[in-house]
Amino acid sequence: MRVTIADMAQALGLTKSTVSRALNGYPDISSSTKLRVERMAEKMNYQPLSHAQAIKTGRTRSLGLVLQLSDHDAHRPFLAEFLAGISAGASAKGYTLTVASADNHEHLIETFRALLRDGKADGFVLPRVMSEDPRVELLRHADVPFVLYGRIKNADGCCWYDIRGEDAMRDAVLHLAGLGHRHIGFINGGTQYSYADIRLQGYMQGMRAANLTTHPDLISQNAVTLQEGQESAKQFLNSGHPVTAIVCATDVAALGVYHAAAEQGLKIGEDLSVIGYDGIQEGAHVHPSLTTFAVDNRAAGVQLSTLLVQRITGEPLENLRITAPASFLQRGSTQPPHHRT
Amino acid sequence: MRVTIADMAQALGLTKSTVSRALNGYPDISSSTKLRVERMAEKMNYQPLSHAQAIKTGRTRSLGLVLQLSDHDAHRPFLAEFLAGISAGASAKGYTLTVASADNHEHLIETFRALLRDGKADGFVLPRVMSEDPRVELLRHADVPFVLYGRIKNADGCCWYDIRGEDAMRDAVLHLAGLGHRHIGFINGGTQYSYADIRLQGYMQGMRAANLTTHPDLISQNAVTLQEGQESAKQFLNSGHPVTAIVCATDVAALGVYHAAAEQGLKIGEDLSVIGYDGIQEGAHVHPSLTTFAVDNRAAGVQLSTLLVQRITGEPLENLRITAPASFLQRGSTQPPHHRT
DNA sequence: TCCCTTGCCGAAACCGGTTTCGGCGATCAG
DNA sequence: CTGATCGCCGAAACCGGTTTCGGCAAGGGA
Repeated sequence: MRVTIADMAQALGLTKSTVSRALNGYPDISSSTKLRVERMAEKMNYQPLSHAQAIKTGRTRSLGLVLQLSDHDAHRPFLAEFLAGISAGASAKGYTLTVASADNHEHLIETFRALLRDGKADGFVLPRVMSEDPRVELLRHADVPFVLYGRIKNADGCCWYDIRGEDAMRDAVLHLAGLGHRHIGFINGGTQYSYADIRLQGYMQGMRAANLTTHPDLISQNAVTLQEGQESAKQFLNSGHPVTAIVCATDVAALGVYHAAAEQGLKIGEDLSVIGYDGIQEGAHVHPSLTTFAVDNRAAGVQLSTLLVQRITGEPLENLRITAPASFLQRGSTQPPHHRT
Repeated sequence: MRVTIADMAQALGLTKSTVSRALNGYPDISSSTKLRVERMAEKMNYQPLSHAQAIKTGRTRSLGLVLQLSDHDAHRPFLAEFLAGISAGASAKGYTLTVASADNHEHLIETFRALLRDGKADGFVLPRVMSEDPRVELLRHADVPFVLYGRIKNADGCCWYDIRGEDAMRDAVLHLAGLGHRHIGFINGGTQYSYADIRLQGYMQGMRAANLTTHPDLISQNAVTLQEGQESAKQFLNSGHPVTAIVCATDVAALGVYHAAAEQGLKIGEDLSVIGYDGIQEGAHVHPSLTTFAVDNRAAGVQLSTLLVQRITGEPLENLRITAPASFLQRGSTQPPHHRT
């Protein structure tokens, strides 16, 4: 049987109310009895039943995550790690994770509403943030805590954890420039996502810092699949510009560059350098292996759930905006131009 | 504001207790008032608060899923689809999904216990069933509903949904035999999983049905990674036996066979035929594309959550054991032996 | 000494449901 | 006509917590 608050009260010779207030940090409890109660809770392994608390407090110590099936392909590579991180971080704080899914756009916010109405989640983790994100609008307006995996322009009510993709893209350019490349293209990801603009800015910044000129023909947007990355690279190579290196906002696009190079008889690394971003496993298995910036999605999940719990428990927003660097993996796909090793 | 049972009672001129019993199918409610209550619930969009119910009934209308981090690599390919299916099936029945994770073996059953103790889940979905599964032991002993993705020898208290891997392996052999292959090897997956024995039996059955002889040197166990698949294939090719085709219990092992073939200068399809199982995306992108048996993990998730809800609501076990066939994808990796197309 | 704070805790209401118990009116058998 | 049965519903206790309110004793100021 569970040990209830009544058991605690009896064992301590107190009433339920005193025990409850002691554990919840009310000021009208003497520090001595507070300590006594806490010790007893430890000893009896007492943990209040979250459902029972929820009916009065409205909070159930559970974090919500709503997956969008429409882009489940996009989820696939990182979902397992990410989920593991979130649930690990949540359970470390005594929270559980509630996962739901929505198959289309209308169903999405309906799913959020349903979870909120039934008190299934005290707050939400929002992966794959978009520049104009209906989830953010909804939750901000409903005054429900949430935390972003990604950053957003209008930061009202937002806290986040994010990898500094702009730094990665900048460093990618500088790495290539350091190798001697002067004509460096950029294949960006989906512009509806907030990361796209950020990474583009990083590329531009890197090009400026390296005193290189950018050209619209060597900047491509919205490559979210391997095929689209391949197509973008193909256009670069056929544009008449002497491109010798390509920075990609995603690894899948970078793998597309491999295919485009193969089509044209170019050898990755020797004839065309490529840098990706994400650190997906396939990048380690292609030949030559893909130079990239790896993202630790498990760590991101841990951070996000921790932040969300802090947000729920009333921590001020300003302390809850964290960014971290990606880790550079120098591998075979980046070499000096027109040289053979 | 939420509409509570008190609102319902007032609107109907009844008491809370009558409303509650009417909605829960108690026999001492006249069919007329029962109908009236149901209509009103529909009209007012009343849904009892699961947390409030839980404190008396102990059930919270939520399904549990515990991920094992130790084999998160194994989860990766199918987790997104699977999760989407489970949550879709659950929400269709008015249930939510609670996800937790455990990093090691002891922590695993501890996680189950914690979820149960706090009433976070009314039952569990168990993916990747093992022949001797501690989760099954625990839940069976605790008399908690659960459902397996996979089958198990000791079926006491077990219901399941599973793909008939034995049929797939048998058909794989028959397909190859039909093409003219007579020396067919088998690379099995992890023997701790319950599927391994099942698929091995399917292979054996197919070989018998095709009047082919098996040889221990052409049967390998425990290949769960690409590298292990590669190693197994290498041993087959160096065994002195004239193997012309290999059936694999998993696609990743099959991709390993590609590597082994490349090492030896053999062309997949022409010199060595391969069949996989799972239907992972990479199989469609390799050259030649991998003939395989595709598994719909999203559908599996839907089925499993539906079954689990039925189990929780008292459906007898016998009705809750379902299997389905994998779908054969004939692609480029299976061709007649010693022929060129 | 008296009164008024203040600190600390118990009593009881409450949250939104479920479930037991008992009672009322109608029906039916005798 | 009476007494027992049955169908149907209300009253109230209960589940495991939280929160409001009030009271008692100790301490401080006048």
